[in-house]
Amino acid sequence: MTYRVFIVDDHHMVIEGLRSLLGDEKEIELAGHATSVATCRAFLQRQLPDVILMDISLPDGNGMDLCREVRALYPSVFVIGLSTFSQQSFIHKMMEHGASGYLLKNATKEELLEAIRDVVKGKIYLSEEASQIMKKDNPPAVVLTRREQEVLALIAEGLTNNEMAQRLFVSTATIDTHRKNLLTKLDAKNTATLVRKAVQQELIQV
Amino acid sequence: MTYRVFIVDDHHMVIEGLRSLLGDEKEIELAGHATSVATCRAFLQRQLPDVILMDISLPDGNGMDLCREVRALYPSVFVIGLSTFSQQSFIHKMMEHGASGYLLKNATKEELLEAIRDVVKGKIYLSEEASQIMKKDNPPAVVLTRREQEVLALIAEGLTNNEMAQRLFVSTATIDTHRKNLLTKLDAKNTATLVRKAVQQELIQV
DNA sequence: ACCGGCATCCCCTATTTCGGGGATATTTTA
DNA sequence: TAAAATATCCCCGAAATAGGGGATGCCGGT
Repeated sequence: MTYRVFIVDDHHMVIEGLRSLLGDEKEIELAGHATSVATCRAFLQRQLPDVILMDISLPDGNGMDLCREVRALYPSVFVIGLSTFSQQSFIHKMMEHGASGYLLKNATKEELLEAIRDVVKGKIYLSEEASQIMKKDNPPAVVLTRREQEVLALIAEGLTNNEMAQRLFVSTATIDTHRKNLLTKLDAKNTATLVRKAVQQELIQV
Repeated sequence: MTYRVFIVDDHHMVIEGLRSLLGDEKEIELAGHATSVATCRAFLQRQLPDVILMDISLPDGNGMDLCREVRALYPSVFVIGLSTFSQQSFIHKMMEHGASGYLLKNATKEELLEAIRDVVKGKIYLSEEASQIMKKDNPPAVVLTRREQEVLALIAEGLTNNEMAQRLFVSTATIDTHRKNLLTKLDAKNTATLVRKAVQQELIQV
């Protein structure tokens, strides 16, 4: 049984590295590679690999969304996330979007092979770092409502309650309530802490 | 003339990729690789390559500092920074610390070879993205005084002027002045903007 | 010896945020 | 369909920040 593996990554060095690592494995057949979401889509319309090794950052999109798309359209294709970062948000999103595994780019050949073997069997493979991150009941992900997200973003942009109220066509009292709820949810006691924690938890992009 | 190239990167895939890309170039001789600052140091004590391809993030340190160290100890060795990120701070610091070039990991084989050829001649090689970042007279780096940095950090931690005054054994009026100066320097009109901009400009680490 | 930058302190007032409440209507969801 | 979540609005008062202004001493470098 040989597994057909497709690579999606915009770093030539990584593609070359993977080809070199996997190239002479009998059980692996390299189906090719793509350096963007678009070319990956194009490829999949013509043929399906067993496994896709997918970087999370692509020039024309991101691996998280692409992963969900692939899983929805081609349920037989397993996806392994690949990235330099061990940021929880990436790993979480990738897994939530149907990935079967996650590897950091410092993975060894053995880890790679093990991951591929595992996922084609329907198992989940997480690298050491990734599984640690998934395990640690990481900061019970704050859940913000749509409105709260909006207000949070505007706060970070420097708007006052008054300005936000005008912008969103509501009373300042409403904004004030949202603001208080944000402070509570993020366990912040003032705006400074609120913004810092929001950045930390990737609720706003800096 | 063949150039001896040494690789410092903690990502096996990247190392493999580089070996694969450069391995069969006649003008390149791969001197070896290291996956940490420590092993790099050890290697250099025994032999010197012409060029080091150096990742900016290493498990036991970072490429920026290592770069400076290498240039100080072995001026004949040229360093090319290597990373996934095109963050200005990295590129800047790398170049300030004596690097001769900077490549992103999506560089092609041609770029790699060109970079190596250039730097051994004493020239500077920057990838397209890197040079753009160096060029754009990037946000005229805000310069904060020692005290301002302290206060900024404490603001981001959520301390009020009063609390900071106590912590630093000065009057709240003093803190207030620093705070105003921070707002002016960072062109922020309130705390929220101040914190966000401070994070953006890496004046505080999140 | 002088100048500039820095840190320190003070005054004033207006605006904004924080910390408690409580209330009601509309969605969502279980 | 009933319960929960969300979004909306309001009150109060205390605390903190913002925006002006000005002033003094210290230290390092030319």
